[in-house]
Amino acid sequence: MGPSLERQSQVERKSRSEDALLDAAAELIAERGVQGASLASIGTRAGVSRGLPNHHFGSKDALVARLAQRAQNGIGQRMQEAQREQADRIGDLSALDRVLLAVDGYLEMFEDPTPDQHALLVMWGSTFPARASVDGMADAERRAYEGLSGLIASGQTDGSVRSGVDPIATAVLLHGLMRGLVALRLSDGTLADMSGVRHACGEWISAALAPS
Amino acid sequence: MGPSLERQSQVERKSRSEDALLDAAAELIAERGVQGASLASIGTRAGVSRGLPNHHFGSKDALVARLAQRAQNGIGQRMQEAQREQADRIGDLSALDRVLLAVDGYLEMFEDPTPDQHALLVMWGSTFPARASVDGMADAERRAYEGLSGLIASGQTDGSVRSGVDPIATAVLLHGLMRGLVALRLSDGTLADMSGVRHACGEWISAALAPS
Amino acid sequence: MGPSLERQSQVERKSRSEDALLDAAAELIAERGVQGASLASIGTRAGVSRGLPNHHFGSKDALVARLAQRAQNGIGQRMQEAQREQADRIGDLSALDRVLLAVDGYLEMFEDPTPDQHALLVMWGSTFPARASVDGMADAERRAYEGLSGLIASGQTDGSVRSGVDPIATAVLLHGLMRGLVALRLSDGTLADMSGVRHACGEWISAALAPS
Amino acid sequence: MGPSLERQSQVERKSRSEDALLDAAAELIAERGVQGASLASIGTRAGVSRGLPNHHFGSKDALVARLAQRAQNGIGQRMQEAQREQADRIGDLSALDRVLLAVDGYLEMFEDPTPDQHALLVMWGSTFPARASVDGMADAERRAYEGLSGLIASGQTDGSVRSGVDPIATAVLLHGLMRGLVALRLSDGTLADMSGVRHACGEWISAALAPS
DNA sequence: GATGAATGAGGCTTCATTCAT
DNA sequence: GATGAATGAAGCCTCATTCAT
Repeated sequence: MGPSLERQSQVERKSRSEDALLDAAAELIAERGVQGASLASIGTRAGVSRGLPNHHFGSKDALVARLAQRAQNGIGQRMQEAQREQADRIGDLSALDRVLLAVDGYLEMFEDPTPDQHALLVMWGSTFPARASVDGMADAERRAYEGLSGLIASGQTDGSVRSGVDPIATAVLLHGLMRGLVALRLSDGTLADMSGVRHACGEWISAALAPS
Repeated sequence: MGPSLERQSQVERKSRSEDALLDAAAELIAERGVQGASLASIGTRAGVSRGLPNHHFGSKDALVARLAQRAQNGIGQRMQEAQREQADRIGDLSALDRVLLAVDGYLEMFEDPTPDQHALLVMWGSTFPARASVDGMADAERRAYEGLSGLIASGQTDGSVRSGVDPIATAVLLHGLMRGLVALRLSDGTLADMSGVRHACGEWISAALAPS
Repeated sequence: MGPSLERQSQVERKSRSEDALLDAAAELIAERGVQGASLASIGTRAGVSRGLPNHHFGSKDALVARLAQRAQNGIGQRMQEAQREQADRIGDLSALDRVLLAVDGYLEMFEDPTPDQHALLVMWGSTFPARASVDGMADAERRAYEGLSGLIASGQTDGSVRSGVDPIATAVLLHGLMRGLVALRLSDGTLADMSGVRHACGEWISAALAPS
Repeated sequence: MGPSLERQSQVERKSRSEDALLDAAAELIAERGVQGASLASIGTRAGVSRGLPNHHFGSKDALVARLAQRAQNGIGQRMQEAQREQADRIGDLSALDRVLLAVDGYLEMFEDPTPDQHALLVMWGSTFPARASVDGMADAERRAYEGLSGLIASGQTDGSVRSGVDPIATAVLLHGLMRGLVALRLSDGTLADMSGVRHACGEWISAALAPS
């Protein structure tokens, strides 16, 4: 009853607002793009006042950066869970298996992306202009293919990946492939069936990386 | 002779204006994105009045669509020339060689893209939101991987491509790979050296498509 | 009558707009202060759109600076005319006479100030905070008491001003006196009758500056 | 003793809060002007919550009025002390001496004004617009030059001031002179040296008021 | 055909104030 | 008494578009 509960309640209220605002922002950015999603529309869709988004995050850039962070964490967690799950089912996974799983999991995830996931891709697309950037995006990109390159290097240790390949170049290639495919899927509504593409992806990666 | 010459001159003048406007638009879209490039700034950079872009194209959307068309035609022509050039030097090219050449040429082109090429990628990025589109973009996308899938199918006829692969899925995969890699390069300034990646690309494609 | 007339007319139209906007700005700044006069209210009072003030001047600061310049020029011209007029009536004026005339003319002007004059004083008041400034104001201030100090120095040459006084300190003192009195008059509506004060001013200046 | 002490402590705490808030307000108003000093910034600089300024004073206007009152009281007290001090050192002061002391003391005070003093001048500047006012400001102004005019009248009784001068007009003139000079000093950073001006002030006043 | 003045909607942000805790 | 989350009005500015020249 004293300050502790009050504080608790205030914090909870703030946190609930924040989540609602980020949910609304993700939806609107996925629908209309970063610039098309106005702070006012975000507030309205979140069911709060039009001034709250700015009051809460201080600026639109900060809100977008915060959403990017949340979406990236979400994807990271989901992919780690997938790895754990698969490991539980099949036992130990080779590094190559984990690469295959990561790529296929990523492609599957974007068959029917959550607003956060879709919004993250939209944010990526908005960084193509030379002077544009979304705070925290570049770091996350780098972390992503550093993870991949580490996986490939460890595959060369455990013998599941051919020793001749360059881990960094391969990681960039894989990252570009994943990003390009999901973006293509989103930008072209006629690409309904991606299962054949996902299958081909697996074969390509195996052919390129598995020891001959 | 008067009217005809005048007419001629008018048409030429109009065309020169149009090119200057599209050049300016390409630069500004490459720098600041589609929304960030205002019609007034395009007119100013083209060295004409602020009102001319709208007057000439009727609307911003029309200008952007016209630029997308020009940029795509430019890329198409450049890649056909590259194919002809290579054919002149080496003699007949197998279909697989032409696929390899197309992919590598595309990646090389974006090592130092012209404003048109950069702008085209920026426009592609702006189509990721669900409700967004750039007129004429979707068609061009489809044409691009229909070309690739035709090439692959003909490779299966001439024997340079393994018969088991699915031409369409493969074309989508290649298209996504190309787009993803060049976009990654533009959105991440730290990816300075792509030559290793281009090399790896060639190897992957050969490994995946060449008859075993 | 082709381009020349058109251009003429455009220029005239622009100039009329500009005058109307500055008139409205002067009224509103005199009424509500620099911050209280919004660009929208200025547009509305000028009988044009709410967006025109910004479109025309580029920013509020630029509009305010432009008004300050116009108001200062206006006061300068009016005081020069007064000097000429008096010279025509009375013949040659000594430098001391011209100082007396300048001070009394300034005080009289603010008995019933035009919007420009009132607005200029309001702008001066808004420069009292440490970090505030109105573009072009500081320069004009300096010119004002440089003019006074030159007048005093020339009075020491023609013998109408005692040789012992410091021209610069005296100019600052006079400038402060003028500004302070008119500001006091505007900030305190109960100071209805300033004629006694103006009379006293003349006596003070004579007593302080005339040769004993 | 419990309740009394608690009450005492509450009152003291409240008073300390109030002083801290007014200190912060004075600083911020001196820096940024009345409108530029937001309630939130005042709370933050005072080291309390952003909501306290409004909670404590009820409104921004009330806070500003309270600060104006405190600053004026402070100046009044300081000048009375100066008068007492001087009287102790020199013995009896003539009324003219006290006028001279008041003016010079005021000018000296603003050579390096405290936040309260600077803020008070800023508030005065914000009353120049026709519809603007700071509560309590006009009254204090009047008290100030009523004090001066009383002093001058008593100088006419004790013989230190010439009998021909109009006490009220003279008080207004002196008040305008003081205000104008210190405002000029604050609004123009280049007026570094005011000692010559202060000296000239003394001479002017003596020349104008002392019996011939 | 071309110019650029004018419009007005809409965006981001700031801020005094209200209110639940 | 004190906190700070939330509101909503208002400000400045940008910009596609319209229109008179």
